[in-house]
Amino acid sequence: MTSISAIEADLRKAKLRATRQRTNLLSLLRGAASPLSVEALAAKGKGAFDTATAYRMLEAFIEAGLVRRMAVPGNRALYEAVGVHHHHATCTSCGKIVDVEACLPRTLDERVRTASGFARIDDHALEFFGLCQPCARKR
Amino acid sequence: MTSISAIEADLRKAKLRATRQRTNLLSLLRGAASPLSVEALAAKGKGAFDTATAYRMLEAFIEAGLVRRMAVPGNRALYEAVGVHHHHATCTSCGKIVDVEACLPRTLDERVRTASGFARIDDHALEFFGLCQPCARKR
DNA sequence: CCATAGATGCAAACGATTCGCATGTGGAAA
DNA sequence: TTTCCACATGCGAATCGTTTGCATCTATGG
Repeated sequence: MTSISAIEADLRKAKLRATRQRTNLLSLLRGAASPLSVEALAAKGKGAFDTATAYRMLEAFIEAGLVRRMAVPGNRALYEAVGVHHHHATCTSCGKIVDVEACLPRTLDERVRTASGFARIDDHALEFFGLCQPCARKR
Repeated sequence: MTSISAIEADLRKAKLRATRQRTNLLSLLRGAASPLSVEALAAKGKGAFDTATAYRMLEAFIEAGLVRRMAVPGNRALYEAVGVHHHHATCTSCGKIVDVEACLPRTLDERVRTASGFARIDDHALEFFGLCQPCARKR
């Protein structure tokens, strides 16, 4: 549970004004168990902020490195607070997304750098696809 | 270079009618060096198929496992033919995408399966972010 | 406490993707 | 080969997530 003042401090550290809406939004994201869409955030926020503003806030958060955006083909984008570097497993049947703490062996980024001809590899995203237990049982 | 008849055979094998548009579209995807948007496909196809139809064809291809879709936040989705299992490196400056042949150590899928509580992990997607040489030089 | 750069809310605009429907066509069956 | 029809296509209009313009607020440095 992140305190409001801690969130405000993080916002100011990122050179972002600590408005009620921003504090609220970032708090929701940090408390979320899985990535959320703007629609879901608006629902949880119960009218505390405008959707258009939410998009603007999220853009600012991403710019500041506080939040990460995940695109979902043909659907709403999902947002999650940047905390520990982690990845996701998505159930291909029900769409559920769970966090995965597993990560790449450190050597892989470097191998990819030379193989791709890139100058730097700064980050990576890793997603797993499969079936969650409940969906697997239904088959 | 995949021959037209081979593509038609693949379509039929996937229980899809081998129409001129489908053959054309799949051929474009297989010949592409990097993932393409529907807009890019339409441009390459030079009016050989309608965009709305392209989306329907791509949906069918994905369903049939012939094509993979990649979302790009705030931009058009990108599509690529499923061939060898491979991944991508994206330049965060110019957006260029290059193929990467590196892959996960086989053990990771299994570790993720137990860690995530999923019944099965069938696939994974791995993306690297960094700077390509030309963009790195411009800094 | 004031002034103001930056944030917000609302509504309208936008652009990618999807849908409805009339027409065209691949391919199994005769 | 010819026929027939389930399925595919093209076109336009509709949809829906996201962005933008603008008038109004407000956080924050002085």
